[in-house]
Amino acid sequence: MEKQPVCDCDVIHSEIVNSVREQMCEKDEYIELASLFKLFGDGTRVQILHALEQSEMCVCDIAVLLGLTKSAVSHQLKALRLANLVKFRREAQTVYYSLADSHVKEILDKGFEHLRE
Amino acid sequence: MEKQPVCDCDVIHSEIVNSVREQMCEKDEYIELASLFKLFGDGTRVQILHALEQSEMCVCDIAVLLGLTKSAVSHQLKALRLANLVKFRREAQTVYYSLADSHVKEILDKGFEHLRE
DNA sequence: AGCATTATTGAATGATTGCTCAACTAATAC
DNA sequence: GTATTAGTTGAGCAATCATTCAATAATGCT
Repeated sequence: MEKQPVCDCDVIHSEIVNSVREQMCEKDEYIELASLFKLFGDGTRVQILHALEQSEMCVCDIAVLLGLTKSAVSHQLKALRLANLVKFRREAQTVYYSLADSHVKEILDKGFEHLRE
Repeated sequence: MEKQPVCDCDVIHSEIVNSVREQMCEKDEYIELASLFKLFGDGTRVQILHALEQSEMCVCDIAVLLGLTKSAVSHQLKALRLANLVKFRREAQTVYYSLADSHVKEILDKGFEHLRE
């Protein structure tokens, strides 16, 4: 997991490297950011997110819509929940999921935009 | 890779499922979208992209900045190149990389936004 | 030509990940 | 209580992926 810097070459433009280095965030921030985008990096999960953009849905409905098992869907929803991308409410035995906030749609839209250029 | 629909439950709200299904894109589009976001889903690659947001850089400089081998950086740049997220120009032996367009920064920014809420 | 420097590539490997399966919890109905 | 339905969870496995290593291009210099 933790890997120490191993570089096999010398710097060529040290002024540029130094000035860029000043603008960079902490490494942990990039890892967090990557963890967020990783959730958008799976076909099943983006389908779930795009579906929830249309309407709140329960686990069974999502499973039927995507042709997956409840288990598979639930596993993915848990990951999305832990990253605050979706929220849920329980009604009797049924758990309804929906998007947590507008960022999800905005990120998906930016992605679609890039594909359609 | 290709998996056929296997669902272990019945639909609960068929009207919702049907209306959402109409709004959904082709499955391949979601896989493409996921492939795009997958590239943002690695700490090293988001560091590279954020660095290139500050300045055009050559492979060696990126390697020094991030403490990686040229090879590791080059492999990641290739992936980013294939997805049109970065472009490059050659000058003598040196290859300079830069962001392909503004979408990259916009997507990164949306991600940062979500983390800081 | 030969050599140095910058970068790319392919194979191999260890780590991560998505799904399945089985067991389990939560809520309702009888 | 038992049964049923909806959902969650953990282990296990196959597939994917990021890095390393070694070999190879590509350019410039003498």
